[in-house]
Amino acid sequence: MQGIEAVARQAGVSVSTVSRALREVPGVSPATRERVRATAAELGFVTSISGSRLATGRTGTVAIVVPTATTWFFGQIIAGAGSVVRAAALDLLLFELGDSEGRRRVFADQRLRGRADGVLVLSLNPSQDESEMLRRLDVPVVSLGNVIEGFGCVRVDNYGSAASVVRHLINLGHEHIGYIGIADHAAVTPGSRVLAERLAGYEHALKEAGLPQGQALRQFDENTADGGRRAVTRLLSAPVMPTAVFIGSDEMAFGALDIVRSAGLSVPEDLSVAGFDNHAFSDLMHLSTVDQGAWTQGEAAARALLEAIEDPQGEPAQLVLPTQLVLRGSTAPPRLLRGKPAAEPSEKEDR
Amino acid sequence: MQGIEAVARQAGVSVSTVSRALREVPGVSPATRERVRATAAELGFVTSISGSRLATGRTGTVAIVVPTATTWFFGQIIAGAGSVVRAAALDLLLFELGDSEGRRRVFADQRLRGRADGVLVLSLNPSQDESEMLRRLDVPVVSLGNVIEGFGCVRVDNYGSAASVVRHLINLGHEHIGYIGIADHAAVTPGSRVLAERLAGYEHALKEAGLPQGQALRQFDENTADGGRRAVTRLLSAPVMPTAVFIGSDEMAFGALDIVRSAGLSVPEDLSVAGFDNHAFSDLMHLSTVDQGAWTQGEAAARALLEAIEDPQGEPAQLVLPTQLVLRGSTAPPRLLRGKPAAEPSEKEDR
DNA sequence: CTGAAAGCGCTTACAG
DNA sequence: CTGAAAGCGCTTACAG
Repeated sequence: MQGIEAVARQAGVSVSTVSRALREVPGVSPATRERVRATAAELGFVTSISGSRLATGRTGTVAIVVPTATTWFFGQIIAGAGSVVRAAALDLLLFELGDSEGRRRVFADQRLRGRADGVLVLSLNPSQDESEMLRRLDVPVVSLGNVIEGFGCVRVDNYGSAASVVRHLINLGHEHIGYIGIADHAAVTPGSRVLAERLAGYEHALKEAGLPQGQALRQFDENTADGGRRAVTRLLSAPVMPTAVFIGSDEMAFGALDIVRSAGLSVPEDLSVAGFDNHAFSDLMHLSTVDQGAWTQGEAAARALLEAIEDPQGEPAQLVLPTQLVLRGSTAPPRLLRGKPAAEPSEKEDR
Repeated sequence: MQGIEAVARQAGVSVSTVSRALREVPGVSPATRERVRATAAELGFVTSISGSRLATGRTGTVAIVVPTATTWFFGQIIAGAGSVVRAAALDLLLFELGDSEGRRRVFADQRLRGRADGVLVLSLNPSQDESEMLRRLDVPVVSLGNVIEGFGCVRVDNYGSAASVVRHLINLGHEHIGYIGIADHAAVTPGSRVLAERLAGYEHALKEAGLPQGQALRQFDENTADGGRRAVTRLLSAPVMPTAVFIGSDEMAFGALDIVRSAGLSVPEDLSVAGFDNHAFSDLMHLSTVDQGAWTQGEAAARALLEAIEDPQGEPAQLVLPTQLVLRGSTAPPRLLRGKPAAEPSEKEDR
């Protein structure tokens, strides 16, 4: 005899009463509740989570599905979402997709089934089958980044934010503006809408200003400093070298800055560089960028998920959070226009 | 009727047989196993994890306890450990301690109890009570970083690694060498042995070379770029300004580099800077540092934990993994000695 | 190799 | 407010 039964015997009540007394449920006299709690504490009894999960059908757990835990952005999201989940006294189950094999396993083996009361998916662009599997989980799902039919979604306006960065470069007087994008990581985000929209925003801003576009001005690579290095190297060998470049992530931008400088060019004199994320180090790299509030997005997504868990019948949340253009030293007028005052309005620009 | 019973009925066998057939257990004829599997697939049946947990007492889950998910180091560890855990088809439960309140909750409320078959604790220096609680969990525990009585441990030789960096600076001819350490984060690592040993290694190297020490040469701050900025600012106002500084983490070192340069000083001419971690960006920051193989430590710790789960009676693993001094452009002889060849042996130095 | 039954540790109508 | 009993969905001796 141990567990809840031991407590019951010792406190002189039934198992049902112990169960009620130890939770927030009403229907137990204060005196009994107190006595049971004291007994439980004395015996060092803690309700077995497995038993209670089976009985209630609730896991008290939220699952978060991430491409990888190693990028700054996902670390922020995990921490932001985690803080909300912990505050609600829920557990956080972390699923890293990793490569395509890992992704396959999580979905095909239904590793999420029965393990969580809700699922948060980050930067996931699910296939038909994968969407279907998420739906069959029969728990609320919130997507961070990509809109997924039928699920809640928290995101930023990638199209508008990208256009806004590029307009900033255009306003400075740049006419040849390159784009370095995060390559569709086949394993994790094939056909990511987020990435497509960032590119579309860039295209739109150039088009509305009547500026030249071209494949040579666009490079894609993996979302790391090394990816940025490779991409900018290719970009700098374009027939007409751009005087400015918008880069899809700050981590890539850091690598790009390094290469540009090693090539004997200076930033922003020879090349203006703007990133996306407002990484913790962007400040010290003096990188102009878009703050997309990673931590806040993580919090908001977790909150939306908890609400959906509480009220499964409610409409799935659809949130578009604001971003902010953060201007630093890496962007300036092109050399030819140096001295001429730029047409820049303010230091920070909300959108 | 649904769940395992539906499969049993449909396949014309008992529930016990379904249970056996769907797992790796022997004692089922191949034909039956095949039929049951086919039926299960047809019905889209997946074994309920809650039921099987209660019946077996196994959670199929590993818990990882981290101070925070936002630093590069912990992200690497989480990912490295996660890859091993996933390969073993186990789930990963993430507990972020956050502040002292969060830490209290995890331990006092016994949030770990019954939730995992093993626990991995990162950079944790537990109090007596906390150790006791971990022990009472009655599952194997592996500590990454700090040695904890009775538990497995994976770590690096912080003392030796720190001494080795400082000797490198001494060999370059430096005589005034500062130390910037990670401040004991009261919430998370009070009295961390790891940090104490890094400092002790620094002290030892100075002592054996007969070089001056002093409180003014030591600064401590939080483990972020901003912490590094503040600490180096204080250091540079010491009565005798050091010509070199060893910094307890690369993230702090990045902040320090920024401040030093903004102060009009150059690295390494006016100040040599060495870090600790070999952060993904250390390369592009040209930072000399100690590669402590974060990812590998995470993998090794997870592997040790899985072994302990398989064989709870075995001796807890005690692993000390090698580190490597990585020399880059941020360290050089002091200005006075410029030109004079340094007494450096090789570019990389194992220990 | 297969099945009936007990049991894992809780929660929750139901009855009092 | 309290208790006896059924049930959550599996696994596993035990018997055949």
